[in-house]
Amino acid sequence: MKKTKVNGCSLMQYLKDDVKNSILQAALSEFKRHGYSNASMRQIANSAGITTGNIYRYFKNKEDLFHELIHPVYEKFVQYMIEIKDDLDDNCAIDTNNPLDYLRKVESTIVELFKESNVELRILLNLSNGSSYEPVKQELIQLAALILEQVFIPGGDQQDKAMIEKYNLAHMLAGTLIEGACIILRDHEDGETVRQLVDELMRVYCAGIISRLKI
Amino acid sequence: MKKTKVNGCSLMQYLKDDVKNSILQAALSEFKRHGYSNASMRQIANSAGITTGNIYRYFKNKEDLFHELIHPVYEKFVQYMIEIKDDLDDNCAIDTNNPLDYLRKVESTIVELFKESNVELRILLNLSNGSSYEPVKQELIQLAALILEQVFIPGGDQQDKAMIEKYNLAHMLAGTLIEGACIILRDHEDGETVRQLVDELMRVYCAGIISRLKI
Amino acid sequence: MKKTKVNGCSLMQYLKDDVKNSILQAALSEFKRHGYSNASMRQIANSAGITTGNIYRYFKNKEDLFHELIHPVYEKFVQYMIEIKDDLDDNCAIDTNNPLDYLRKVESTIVELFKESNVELRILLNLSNGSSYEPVKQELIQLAALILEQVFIPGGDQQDKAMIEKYNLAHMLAGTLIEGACIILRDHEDGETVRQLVDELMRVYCAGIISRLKI
Amino acid sequence: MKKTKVNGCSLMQYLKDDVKNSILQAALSEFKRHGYSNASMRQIANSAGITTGNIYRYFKNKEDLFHELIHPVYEKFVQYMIEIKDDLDDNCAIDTNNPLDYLRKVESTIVELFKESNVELRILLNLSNGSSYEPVKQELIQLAALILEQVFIPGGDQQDKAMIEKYNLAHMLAGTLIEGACIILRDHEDGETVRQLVDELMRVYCAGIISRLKI
DNA sequence: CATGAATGAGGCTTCATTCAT
DNA sequence: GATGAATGAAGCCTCATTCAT
Repeated sequence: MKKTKVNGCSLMQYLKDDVKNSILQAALSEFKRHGYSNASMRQIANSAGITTGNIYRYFKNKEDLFHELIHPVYEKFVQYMIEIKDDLDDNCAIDTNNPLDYLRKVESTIVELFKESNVELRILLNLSNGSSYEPVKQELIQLAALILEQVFIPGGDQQDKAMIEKYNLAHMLAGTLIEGACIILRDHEDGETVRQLVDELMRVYCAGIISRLKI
Repeated sequence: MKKTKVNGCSLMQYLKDDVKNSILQAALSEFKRHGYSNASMRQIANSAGITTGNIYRYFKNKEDLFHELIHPVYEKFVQYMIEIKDDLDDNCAIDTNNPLDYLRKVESTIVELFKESNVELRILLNLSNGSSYEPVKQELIQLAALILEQVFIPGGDQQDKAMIEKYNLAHMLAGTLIEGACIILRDHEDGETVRQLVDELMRVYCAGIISRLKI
Repeated sequence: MKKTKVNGCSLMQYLKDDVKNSILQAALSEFKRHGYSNASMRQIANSAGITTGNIYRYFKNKEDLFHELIHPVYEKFVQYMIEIKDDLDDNCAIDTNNPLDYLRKVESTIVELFKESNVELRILLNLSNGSSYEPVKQELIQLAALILEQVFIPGGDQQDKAMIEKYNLAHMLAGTLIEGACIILRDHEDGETVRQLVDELMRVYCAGIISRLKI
Repeated sequence: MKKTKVNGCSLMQYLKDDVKNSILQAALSEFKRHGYSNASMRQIANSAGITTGNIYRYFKNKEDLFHELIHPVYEKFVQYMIEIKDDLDDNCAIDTNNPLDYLRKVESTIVELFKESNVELRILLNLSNGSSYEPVKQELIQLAALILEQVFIPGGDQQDKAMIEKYNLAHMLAGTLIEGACIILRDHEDGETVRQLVDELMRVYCAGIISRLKI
């Protein structure tokens, strides 16, 4: 890996990117297999075909490597959820007769992300123990719950007790939805199967929720 | 070889139990926070207010400590699930028009266990990685999936592709159901709220599943 | 184990001796099985039917317990060897035509000790690693070598080189003799077999030595 | 993955070998002093002038370090012993009038090994307790005993009791012979002296054994 | 006297991280 | 830029010894 400059354009950059990418790829595989805290930097270096110490020229430390791998997906995920929520805020209320329509919009964003970044999401949601992303899952569930709250408590004009119950319900369903997604991601790698099962999961939830709302 | 005094007041006894309990309590907290394999015996000892070596007077090793904490709940849980399944086998088929009736029976057994052993169940199901209980969650989901398969594939007389899809669906829903229960347990300690939310969760699932079956 | 005094004669003494003896007996077995440094005080206490801490009322520490067990045999052994040597000094020279006669005297002392204190001797010679008796084996070999030197270098009136060679020979044979005894002790517990094999060992050595002296 | 420079002078190589050798040397000394199971990795590291963890860059674990130290000698030793035995089997019977001739052949092989690998052999034979080499000494003594049995029980046509006695005698003498060799090795480093003493040892044994056979 | 719970130092081993080369 | 040897703290666990009871 020799330094060569051609026309003032450093080829190094390309080489460095190569190395960095192979580290990231090796890290992805290692984190997926063993989780954050049980992943071995040495193993990552071996898989990437470089030496242990060299990782630290590209990443400050294990946490930084994890961050660089997971952060983009995390940001996208949060952004999508916020967009969904904002969308919902603008439309003020969901069409409770057909929430499936609404949720189907979710597919075009989140499910895409699921299909694209399957592994990163699994790591983020289920294998980030010991890292600074450990509490993220809860945050995402909070966010999902905010969305569902709008379904159950459209006006917020209810009595306290009923409201708390619906608040709890929204949180619980948000959690199960996200866990459901995690399970799908864990058990299936094929994009189409993932899409299909997410579709089913949402269908079941929507039907259930609609039925629930009619009470 | 416990010191027991005639008048029923043995100080030693209390002290030893105290220590054992504080270890168990500290371990519960540590396992809950970091999972089995990332839990630190040193940290458990510190939390319990004793030295590391002293833990080993009460438990043979880390696995044994985990076992003593988790095993009772595990046994009860498996037993309940088997009873439920046997019950279903005897009745041959579920009343698809009213599966809620059936599922409501589940409440009287499993939900009780959930209410009693909140944290232990969460550890068993989500944080036992690296221990001998690691495969338990999958086994339980298999068991739950078997039950759901009876709902979706009553005769088993379907084309292969459709069957695989329904098989996947059963597994996914089984997983989300169990995760849903875990989430409820994590977020709520009040028995009545837990019961109510499990009820809701089942209602949603049943409604969703019924709606799904009509397709 | 209650303190009872009868006619001013403390029964305690007897009881204490009982305990002390059971410790010694248990220790003998443990040291024999695992050697000094791998022996476990806890195991000794268990075998003796008492508690760990109680050992320390009878023996200052592990080394002291070992000492009290091994020292008598050690002293006797050394004493016998010195007696043998003194005997040899007095008689000025061994009857080289019949050294077996002389060595047979050894039987009546040392072999008796071997037969009586089989286990202690094995521990002293082969299993004292880590204790203060570790170098004893070499000392005993030195002593035995002194005796053999008198056989090979009766007058000490030899040329330097030949003398050094005979000195080495004496040491080597002393060492092998003692090791031979250890091996016999390790492999046989039956007193008669031990006596017989020691006899054979000496016969072989004497024949060999006599033959050697004729050169 | 060793750095090697074209001009044959790689500083790294030297350094690494230096460290590995100093570990091996420190380990040799520690094992010799305390035996396998009581040897301390920390002490070995200290003696080698490195940190404890660094040993594990060179050796997988304690057993591996021991193995790398002892295995070569073990293999050679076993091979020689088998060759000797095969040789004896081919010649069907030993010339009992002159077994010294036969044993002298042994010198040209085993004694060489003894002279080369003094300490390693002593560790292998006397200080391997707790390692996978623990049973080796007994195996070697068995092998040596087999050879001696051919001397004492040529036809195997004896009465039971006499045979058992001779069997015991063969084992005892085999053990003492091997121990004798160990002792010589421990006390002398000079090759010529070792050769001479082994010669003496064998002479004594042969004379003794011949004399014994005449009974 | 006896108990046995507790300590503390040490056992082997792993691993993220640093640094001289 | 890259190397990989070295560090040091932490992992689980054992055990002789002490001490409050």
